[in-house]
Amino acid sequence: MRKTQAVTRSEENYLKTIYHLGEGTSSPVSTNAIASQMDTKPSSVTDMAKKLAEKNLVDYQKYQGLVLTDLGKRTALQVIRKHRLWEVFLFEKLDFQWDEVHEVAEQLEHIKSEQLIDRLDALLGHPKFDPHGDPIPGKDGLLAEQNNSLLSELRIGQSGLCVGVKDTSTSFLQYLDKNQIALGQRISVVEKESFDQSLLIEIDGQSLRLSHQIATNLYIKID
Amino acid sequence: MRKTQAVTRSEENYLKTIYHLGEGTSSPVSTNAIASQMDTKPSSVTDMAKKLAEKNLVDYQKYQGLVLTDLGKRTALQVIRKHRLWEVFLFEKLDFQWDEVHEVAEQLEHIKSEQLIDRLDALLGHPKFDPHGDPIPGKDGLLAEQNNSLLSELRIGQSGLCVGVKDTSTSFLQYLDKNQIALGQRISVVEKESFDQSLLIEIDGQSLRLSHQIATNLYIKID
DNA sequence: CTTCATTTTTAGACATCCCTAAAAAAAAGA
DNA sequence: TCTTTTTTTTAGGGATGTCTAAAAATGAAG
Repeated sequence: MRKTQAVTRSEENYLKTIYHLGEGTSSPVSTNAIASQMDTKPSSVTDMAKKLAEKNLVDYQKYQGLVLTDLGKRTALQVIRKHRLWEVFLFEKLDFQWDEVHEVAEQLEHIKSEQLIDRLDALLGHPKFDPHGDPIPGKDGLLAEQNNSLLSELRIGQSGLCVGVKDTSTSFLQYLDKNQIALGQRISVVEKESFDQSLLIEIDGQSLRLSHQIATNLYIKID
Repeated sequence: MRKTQAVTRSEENYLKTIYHLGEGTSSPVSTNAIASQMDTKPSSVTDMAKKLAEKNLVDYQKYQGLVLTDLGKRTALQVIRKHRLWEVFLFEKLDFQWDEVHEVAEQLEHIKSEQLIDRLDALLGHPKFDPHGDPIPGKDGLLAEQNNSLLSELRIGQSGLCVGVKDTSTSFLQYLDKNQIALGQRISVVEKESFDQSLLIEIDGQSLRLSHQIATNLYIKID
């Protein structure tokens, strides 16, 4: 029996990307999709695909794209778990802004120590969601179910709690801050403009107009 | 003017080792000393010496050993600062034992974020010493002066506070734990055996015999 | 001051991870 | 179906950081 090899930092980054790109679908993730997501070249992805397949982390057939194996998926989820726990730590304990946590967590997610992450989890009170509202996988690799809707899917008159963001770019998060939209806030849809699909919402007693672009990037939990 | 290049993880480890080996002395650190300390080969050290010299982090002349430049020393001290702050974090916030902190801190010390380390420092209350009693360099790169003696240097009848350990190996730290010797405790020298240089000490109201080996690895602050 | 042992460096190689350029396969369109 | 375009892979190479084996320099001892 071949012993399970150590997973490198680069391999972890590939697994994470493949997981995110493959979320929802069961179809393989293409070489090009991975390359553009990771800002690298398709030929580099092909090289890595062979290494990941060799380590039994992905199923890979030439020209057929990549699919995570069970082992690959478990590994990816543990990296995501670490990333999101560190984000909570930075946000809660070190007063980082929610648009500042991602970059540092990209580094911290690769620290290898089970004891460290278990205790960090405990220090933070076993949080279920990160500062962007994304669910934190458990030690067992399970994700908390979140059956959320996009704000753009709500009908006029419906309301719910803002629980997450789809786009986590700095510019989007800063836009939300500027308009005082934060996780946990109640949002009601007052009006929908059919021309440009913009929304008039009520939040915190204030009326606010949001573009379709914004509304398709906010997750709402309907009561 | 050539821009200062990023320092790699491996380079940081070399700088740290060179700093520790060169502490106190002003003479160059030998290739062999670095190799055996880092558990690598002398030829690898020679390779790295050229890279470090190229980046102006060490002064290096063939066959003459390595000396840190000012830039190299500052860089080494910032890595040591991060290492020791993370050790305090692990010990104080995550309840790690003092013999467990080193290994994880070896990874955490390479995380690159000035904001992170500044805020970690603040969260911990700007500690001056790590869990082993070693001083934590400041942002400015200065070390708190600690004019400590080794326990083996005390005369009979002298006493002082245990403030640090020289050897930080797991086995030594666990020996101390087993004998209930901890930082901050008062130790008095009752008797010195000239035959094997062992000591009879009093600690916490108890008498205890310590070998010379132990006594040369405990730092005492004499009142 | 010359020989011998030790230290240090060079030469050449390998693994990882990335790249460019060109070839091959797959998908799309006429 | 038969091009043409797009995607993907191969081939070859560069940078980093490591190694082994052999050569060169140093320094210690007679």
